[in-house]
Amino acid sequence: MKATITDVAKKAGVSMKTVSRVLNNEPNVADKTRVHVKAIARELRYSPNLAARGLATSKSYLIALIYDNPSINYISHIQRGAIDACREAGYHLVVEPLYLEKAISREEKADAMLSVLEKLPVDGVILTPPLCDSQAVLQTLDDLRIDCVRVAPKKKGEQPFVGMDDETAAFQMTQHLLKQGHERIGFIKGHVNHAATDLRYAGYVSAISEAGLKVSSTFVVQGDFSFESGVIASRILLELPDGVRPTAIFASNDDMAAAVVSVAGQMGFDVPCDLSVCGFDDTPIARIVSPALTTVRQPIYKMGYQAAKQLTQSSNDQTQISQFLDFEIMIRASVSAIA
Amino acid sequence: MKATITDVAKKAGVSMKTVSRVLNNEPNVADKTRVHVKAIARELRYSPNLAARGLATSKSYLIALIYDNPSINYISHIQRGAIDACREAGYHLVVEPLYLEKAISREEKADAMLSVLEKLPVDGVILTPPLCDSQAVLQTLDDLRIDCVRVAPKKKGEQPFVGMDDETAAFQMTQHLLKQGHERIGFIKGHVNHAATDLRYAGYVSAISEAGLKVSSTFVVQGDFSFESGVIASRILLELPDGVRPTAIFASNDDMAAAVVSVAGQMGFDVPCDLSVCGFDDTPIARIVSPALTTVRQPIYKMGYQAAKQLTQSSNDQTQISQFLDFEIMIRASVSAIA
DNA sequence: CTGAAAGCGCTTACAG
DNA sequence: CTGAAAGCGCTTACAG
Repeated sequence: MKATITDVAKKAGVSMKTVSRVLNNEPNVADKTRVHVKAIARELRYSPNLAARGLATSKSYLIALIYDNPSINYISHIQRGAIDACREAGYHLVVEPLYLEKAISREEKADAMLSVLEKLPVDGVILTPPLCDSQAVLQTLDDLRIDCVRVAPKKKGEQPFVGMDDETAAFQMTQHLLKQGHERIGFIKGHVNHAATDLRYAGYVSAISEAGLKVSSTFVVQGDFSFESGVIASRILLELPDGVRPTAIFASNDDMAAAVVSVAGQMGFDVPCDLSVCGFDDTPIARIVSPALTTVRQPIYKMGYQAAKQLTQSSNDQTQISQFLDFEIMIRASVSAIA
Repeated sequence: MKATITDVAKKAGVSMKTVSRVLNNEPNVADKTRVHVKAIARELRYSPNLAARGLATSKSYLIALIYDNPSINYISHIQRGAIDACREAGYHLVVEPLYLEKAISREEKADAMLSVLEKLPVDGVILTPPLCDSQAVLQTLDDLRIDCVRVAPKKKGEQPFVGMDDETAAFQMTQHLLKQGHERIGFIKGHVNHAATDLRYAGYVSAISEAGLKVSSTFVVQGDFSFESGVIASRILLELPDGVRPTAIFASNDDMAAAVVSVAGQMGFDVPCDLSVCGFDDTPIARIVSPALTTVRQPIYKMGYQAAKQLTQSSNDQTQISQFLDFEIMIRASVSAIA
């Protein structure tokens, strides 16, 4: 049978309470006692019963990762980071997808959130886009008094968040293209509901403007982050006549950039000789496409890690409430200088 | 404050025990009482405290998905299926990666397993390849008396499993190629440690043999499921001289098949006119590659779903212990008939 | 068909 | 620095 705290107490010749103090690193225990109890605990392979502890403290040592319809690559990395942080703190991660596609109203969103959280008492919640921007969801969490950390939210609000500076990243990437001599730079926007869409576009716009060029609406096409939308968008851009056609296309994510490469190939344009292409995210597809994509590496794993980290230490040391993490421009073969 | 079972009992004018019976669908409650209690419970938005229930029953209502170093696509679908099944049964899924890369010895594997499970009392465990084939891991679970279901294990053993018939799928896919008139069919094998590798190869071999052809070792190249290994393997195959070179290549997964398409393009072969290509798994990459890949769709989501389903109903109705789920041959543009 | 008592394994005040 | 008591919110026998 699994050892209980009573077993440890008996064998160590102290009270249950003393064992509890040692195990929770509470003060007021003689060093000698502490060492002794620890030894016995290890010997008995004792580990506290989470249910019992949870009942007594009304903590669950569980963090929930809640998301709605995310990209698999994105969520996997967030999840992995969150799990690692949880493990370091003795917490565990439960994953709770919300199926919100059809639930447009505030009430429906709040309700879906409620029904998940009512059943599962978690100590904290990690929210990814677009959920992290839903007032209804945030309100529900607040009513329930459950801490949350938002990942890459649209607006900085009261709740803490971790994110990256999408605008600056897009700015730098556009500058990289400009430095290679490109002046006609196409841009494919992301999904209209996504926070990142506007920020990345803003970065593109300011780099173009700062270079003394003007942003031409012919060069900006709406996409929705899907490969298919990238196909349509790149056709629009590449069917422009010679001398007007962009010499470079900056897609708001890698899937759409992969589509640009594919369509360019079909239309007889060589990448990067005839057309430079870059993406955003640095997902695995960036390396599978040939030529490999120049893209922005997001600190996705780290965002998940930091979000969970913050939740597991919470109240005690509120070192950093919100933070932007570093990104990295990955230079690969899909961009070249203008001849 | 959150309502407790006592609140419900008081308001309904019955004992705690009666409420408990109603909530757990136990017999021996008057219909009238049952209806009344349910109404009150709903009114109070009551939901049981999992920690308390767990302490009393020594059940946690938690299922763990434990894996080591899997493909992101694979594990995401397993996970999603498992979560859906858990939700239907009032369970929750905790995800626990094991970092076993360096832990070669049986003891290390067992230890890693132990240290996760000691801290987290779960009611069941889902094991994916290659973990599900580790005797050390299975033994540890058995010692701890934790139920487990294996996903796509190498050998049918005592523990229940869900899987698909890789051999038959590869057999049918090879037959499809043969029917298109191909006789020189290359095969790229998967990672040596993976259960599926041998099975898929076996299916290829028997289809070739059944067609009265002989399996040529020149046509069989070792890969490891990675895109890179596919690049190397396909070069070997495609550098064979005219008249000897395969007219079709069957790669053991989609990543390697994507590599074949990419290398073929670079070497000036048109897919599917000069070379037919097919993969296995039907991951998203199968549709992104152009031409889209003919491949085998694995019931990955369903495997996760069934595995969790089995764990959440366990003891009571042991309807099916182990089962093979259906696969599907997805016909797309990467295969054509020999002219 | 219903209920009062005891207990699951911890922790939180409270004493000493 | 240490411990005895009470309680967290449920369920499992056991009575009736």
